[in-house]
Amino acid sequence: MKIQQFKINETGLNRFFGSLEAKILDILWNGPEMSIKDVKQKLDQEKSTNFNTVMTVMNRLVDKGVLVKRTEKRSSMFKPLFSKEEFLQTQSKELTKDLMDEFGPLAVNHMLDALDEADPVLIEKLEQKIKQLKEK
Amino acid sequence: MKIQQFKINETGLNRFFGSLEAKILDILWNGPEMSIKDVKQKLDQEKSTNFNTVMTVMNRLVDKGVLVKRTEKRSSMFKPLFSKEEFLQTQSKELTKDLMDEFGPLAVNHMLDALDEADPVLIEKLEQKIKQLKEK
DNA sequence: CGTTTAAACTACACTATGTAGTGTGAGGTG
DNA sequence: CACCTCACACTACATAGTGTAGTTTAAACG
Repeated sequence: MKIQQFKINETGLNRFFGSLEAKILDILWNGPEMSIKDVKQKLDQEKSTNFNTVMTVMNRLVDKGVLVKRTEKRSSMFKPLFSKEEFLQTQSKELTKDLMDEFGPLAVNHMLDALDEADPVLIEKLEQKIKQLKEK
Repeated sequence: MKIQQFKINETGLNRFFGSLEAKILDILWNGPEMSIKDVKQKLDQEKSTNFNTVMTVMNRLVDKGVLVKRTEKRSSMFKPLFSKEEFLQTQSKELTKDLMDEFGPLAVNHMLDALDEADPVLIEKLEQKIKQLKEK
């Protein structure tokens, strides 16, 4: 799977996926392997959703390599190919790299600004890192 | 104007705009106010492009608030509403902020990794910043 | 006037996403 | 065995963004 876009006006998983895709993924990440019906029932708690709609989107996620499908006798079971943590790890790394490649000093400066309100622990980490870099 | 997407598999302006949009913007950012014809001629140096295609895309950029159009007697003149520097400044800031908001410590850690290969000047800047933060 | 040409209007293609109708087939039950 | 249910497959349509380009309109200039 290769994520294509990072959406600026969204938050969380909606930055990487469509709205329904994101909801479905979140359900699968916060539960066991599920059938389409299972997922639909979860979705219905918030808003009634057509079975076929859920199926189509889930199958597309399989095509994209986000979900894996295991076909049982009567109902297929779906689960994510990777954990939410792995996903966020991968994406944040990719995006950070892209940002550095694309903007370099600009990005670092903005990061510094952002650090004004950041966790002191992060600042400590940064300090350590700089020491380490200077020793080279 | 509000950029919606940051494309991961592209580079430069193509991360924010369509391919033709990006080419046109780049031309307008590296030259004076131009007519559609002027832009088309520039584009033709690389690849012949239909006049109407150029016009449509340029007008869409006006609609989006990226270009401004000044209608003359026979031909309208176009120029960007902001400079490339301003644009990159804004976008890198927005993206950095989003990255920090979305990933927090993860993003900082990745940034630190990226710093391994970074300009020593950046590292120096970082060090200054950290000193400053610690004094608070 | 008529010719040229820029601009407007309109349209179609392609992709991604959300939505949903119809068809099909496997299994259980009377 | 016939039938019915239900999960899945197949297909289709809508919307939005982008690239492309044909047709029509209108303005300037010889």
